[in-house]
Amino acid sequence: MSPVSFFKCLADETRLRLMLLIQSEGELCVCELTHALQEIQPKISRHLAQLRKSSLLLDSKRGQWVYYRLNPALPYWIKATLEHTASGNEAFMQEVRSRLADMCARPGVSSACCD
Amino acid sequence: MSPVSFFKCLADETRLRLMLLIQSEGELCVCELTHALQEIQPKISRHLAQLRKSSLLLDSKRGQWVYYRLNPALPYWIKATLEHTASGNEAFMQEVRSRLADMCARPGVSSACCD
DNA sequence: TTCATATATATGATATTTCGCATATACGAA
DNA sequence: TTCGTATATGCGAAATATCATATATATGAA
Repeated sequence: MSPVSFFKCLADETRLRLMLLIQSEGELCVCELTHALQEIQPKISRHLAQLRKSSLLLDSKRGQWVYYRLNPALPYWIKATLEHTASGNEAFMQEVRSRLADMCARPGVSSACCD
Repeated sequence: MSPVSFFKCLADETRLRLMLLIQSEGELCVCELTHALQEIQPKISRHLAQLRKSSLLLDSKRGQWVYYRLNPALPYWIKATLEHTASGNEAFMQEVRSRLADMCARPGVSSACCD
């Protein structure tokens, strides 16, 4: 993947939040991402599709859910960029992270918040 | 500077080449950048203005020339990203670098190539 | 002063991106 | 089968980015 295409992927707030949240959480399904980012589902899906087509993300379907994770085969300079971006911009992710934690009915995750 | 704005700056081929070339050469004037990238001067100036307004680059005027350099006050995660991008994409910069080396009449640089 | 070079910017046209909405597909439960 | 949930995508509108051309400013030399 060309460096310009990679930076185009990160040059949008929704896509950058998706990448950094997935990077820190390991694997998330579309409904978790939609809830955490507080965006409508088609918007999340369209950005995920772009990240998948650029092979930054891989997807796997399990039941009715589709899970997205970082492509482990990414070149080192891309992984390093994502890591430095995450650790240099903690505040950027804070709200998103807390909304994921507050989510009820995450598939496969027991919620302490809303029983 | 927000991470999204930073990645927008790098999400254009001309601007990325400018950043990486200036990073590796230290300081270059507009006519050197125009020659190295083989683009018309207004295009180079417009992109340099954007990088300057985002405070990724600093400029200094010396005589009739304006020199651009990386802003040394950039946060660590931005510096790290630029360095990893450069070392992970040597081929991307090769042509630009050789055209800079072939340039005659670089201000302040004696050319071995065209006397 | 006049001329040539270096650089910056305004303008309008074109191209690209992003969006919301509507809809289609797939899956599991009943 | 029908229903409800999860996800993907087609479409046209709106917003944004990029470009080439023309022009303006600054500097130094003659």
